[in-house]
Amino acid sequence: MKAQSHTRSISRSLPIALLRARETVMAPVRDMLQGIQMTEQKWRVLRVLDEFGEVEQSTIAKEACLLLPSLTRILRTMESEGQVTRRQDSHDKRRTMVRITGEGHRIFEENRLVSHEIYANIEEQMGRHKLDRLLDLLEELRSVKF
Amino acid sequence: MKAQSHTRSISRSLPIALLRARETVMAPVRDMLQGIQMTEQKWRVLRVLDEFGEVEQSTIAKEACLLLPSLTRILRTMESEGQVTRRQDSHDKRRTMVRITGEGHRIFEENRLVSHEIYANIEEQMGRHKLDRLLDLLEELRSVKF
DNA sequence: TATTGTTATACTCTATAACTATA
DNA sequence: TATAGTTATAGAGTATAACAATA
Repeated sequence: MKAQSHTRSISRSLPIALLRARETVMAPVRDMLQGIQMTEQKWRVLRVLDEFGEVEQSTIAKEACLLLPSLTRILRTMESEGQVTRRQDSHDKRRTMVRITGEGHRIFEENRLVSHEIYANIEEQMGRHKLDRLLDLLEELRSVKF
Repeated sequence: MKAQSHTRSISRSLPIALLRARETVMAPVRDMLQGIQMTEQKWRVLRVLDEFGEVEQSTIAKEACLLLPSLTRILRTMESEGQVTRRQDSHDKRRTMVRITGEGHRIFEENRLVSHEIYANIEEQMGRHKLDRLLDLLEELRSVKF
């Protein structure tokens, strides 16, 4: 017997639907990342740096959905692996500016094709319109005030 | 200068858009969970149990997006906290059947109102149609084959 | 005083392999 | 042989507070 409840079915729970959808999309990305010994978080950092050029850490944290203490550790590792460089900002010495290196860029370029193929695959099966609509709705959801 | 790349803008990256949207929705839920000393994962388990009644662990793992080894540990804690009970299935003795207790149900009921308000809030700001559409698209995304 | 970032700490989840018991 | 679940272990992220340096 099903529990008597007015709770929305779990498949219509927004947090869970978002989590499951992400698991689906990330599965092939994770296979790729495993092959190059990179975590999801590092990959997000590379992606932000590739797009933004040189940025301060707070921006990376916000864009890549990471907390600053996590980012500190992640960037330390990535710096030791030669994927990023860091320098103190000359105007505001509190700021650390981070930049992707040639090696970091090479890793990103060699593997973003995989992301692209995954995206193309989804577009082919769902249609470009629906995918754009989904991204629009996700963006709109972020602007909801609580 | 913006990096020269044909990579889709990070705000249009599906995995990141899903992650950010989830962070937005989960923020108020996390506040609620923190007040009752419950992790997101435990909350998902409660939600599955409330909806499904007595189920085997593999089902919980699938529905709540958890790996079995994580679930083993989580259920052990929840059992010691009196939120769930476990028993061996009499027909197939490999299976462990899990059920929510009165206490677990009470915790769930006392707090799901918060989830409901969050949902109502989103519905009010985005509109019911858009929210339904979003859930439909997320569900459709899950059926994409890679 | 507020902000940027680091360090320290405790907790938790993730991921995998090896294992037990049962089918 | 395959499946359900447990245990062990390594690795990593999360969350918070306290702190240093700078604005």
